[in-house]
Amino acid sequence: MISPLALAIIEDQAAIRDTLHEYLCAQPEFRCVLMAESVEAFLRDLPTAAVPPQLILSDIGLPGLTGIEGIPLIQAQLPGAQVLILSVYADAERVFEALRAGAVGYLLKNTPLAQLKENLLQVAAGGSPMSPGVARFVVQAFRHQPVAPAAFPLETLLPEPLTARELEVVRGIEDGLSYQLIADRHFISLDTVRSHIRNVYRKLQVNSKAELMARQLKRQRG
Amino acid sequence: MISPLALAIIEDQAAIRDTLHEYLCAQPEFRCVLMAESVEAFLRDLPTAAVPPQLILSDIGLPGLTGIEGIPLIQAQLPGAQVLILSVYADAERVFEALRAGAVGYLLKNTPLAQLKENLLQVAAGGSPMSPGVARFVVQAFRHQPVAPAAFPLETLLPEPLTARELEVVRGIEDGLSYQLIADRHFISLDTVRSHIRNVYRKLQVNSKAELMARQLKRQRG
DNA sequence: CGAAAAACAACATATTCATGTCATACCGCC
DNA sequence: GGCGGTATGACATGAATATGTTGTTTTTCG
Repeated sequence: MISPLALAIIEDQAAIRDTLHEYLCAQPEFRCVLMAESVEAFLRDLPTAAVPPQLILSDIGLPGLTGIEGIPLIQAQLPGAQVLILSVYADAERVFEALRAGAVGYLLKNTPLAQLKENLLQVAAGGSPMSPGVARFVVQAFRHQPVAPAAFPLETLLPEPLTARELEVVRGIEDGLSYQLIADRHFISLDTVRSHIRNVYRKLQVNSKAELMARQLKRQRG
Repeated sequence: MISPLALAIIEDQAAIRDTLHEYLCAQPEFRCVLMAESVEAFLRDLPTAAVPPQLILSDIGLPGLTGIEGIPLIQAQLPGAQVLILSVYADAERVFEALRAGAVGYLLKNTPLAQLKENLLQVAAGGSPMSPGVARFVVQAFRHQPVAPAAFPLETLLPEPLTARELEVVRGIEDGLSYQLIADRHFISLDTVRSHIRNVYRKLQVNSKAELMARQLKRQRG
């Protein structure tokens, strides 16, 4: 840690705000540069801050603008800042709104202070901490969305069956990777990839990456 | 904790598998009911398990089916089971695929064992643990999304329209032809084909034949 | 008409790919 | 124990591809 992280807190309840301030600013990792009881107050006082905040811990339920509505406004002023939401609301809709607005994480107010500190550090390190139930909402939003069919057109109708390793290499090609990237993906050498490709080409009777992929394309529609 | 959580592990590297087994099964919270080195082996040995696993910790890079491809198959056999991914891959595309397939969380292999244990318990408690960088990908996928994350258009980012000639050239590529053959097909010079390809690559944001074809493959199934 | 877009083309250079040849190691199996 | 198959890897060479720069001609459209 070269220098402490410039932290700002937006929270309307004085008791909670003070608790957060006392605890977090006692930590050597942070430096509290701004405390506000609303988004409006935050934006108003921003020019007075000694250092522009890098991390902003914000409530949602605030007088005036909500914390969610504030995110784009804050980011317009502080392009590099990251907003972490700290809210009592645990409903999926509000979580999605916050993330769409640009929040980098979403914690519930029952989060222990020690953990809150850890989570703020995670944000600074490029993480996106979310309270357990919140994360589950987010993950579930992905579910049963366009999934590549788990059926394998390749395994069927093959003149000569490919080995597991060969299939992995073929998948790399289908993903549009170069030999080097395929090698990295499977922790084998470039020459080994070449070796497998060679055998695949013989088995499938093709002579280039393009022919191999054209084969797959045809198989998909035909 | 009334009874230990029934845990299964799918990991091809014996050393890692053994480490996970030794550590996790020494914990009173867990009971390892199945260890497998591939999805296929897992499904094969599933009937022999004394208790059906509730939690499944799975690698992605496996011989044969990948861990991602395995999720729907596993859930078909174990409707109540939750699959947590433990992978070396930290790319956004793979994370999204895993979550779409039904994974409840995504951890990187550099996760300390103690934390891994905590994360497994979180899963059982309805959480969705993700390694910091992974969570950030997921959160960013929500950003500036108008409404529900109904469709995740990572490539639906409207491509600049291709001209008629450019489309003809792209079709040639999809047919697996070399530049020279495409040139012959349309009675234009090799350099002209290059010229068109260059523009197509810029418009579609790709840098190789393989990426272009991978895009088409994805478009067809996705 | 005149500007913009598209099509066509050449030249150069760097990277990636296809292919040949060869070698080592492990595994299952008769 | 040897044999075939799979996985791994090195080295080398010519072909194909990617990319930059720079043109001319044709078509499209305000």
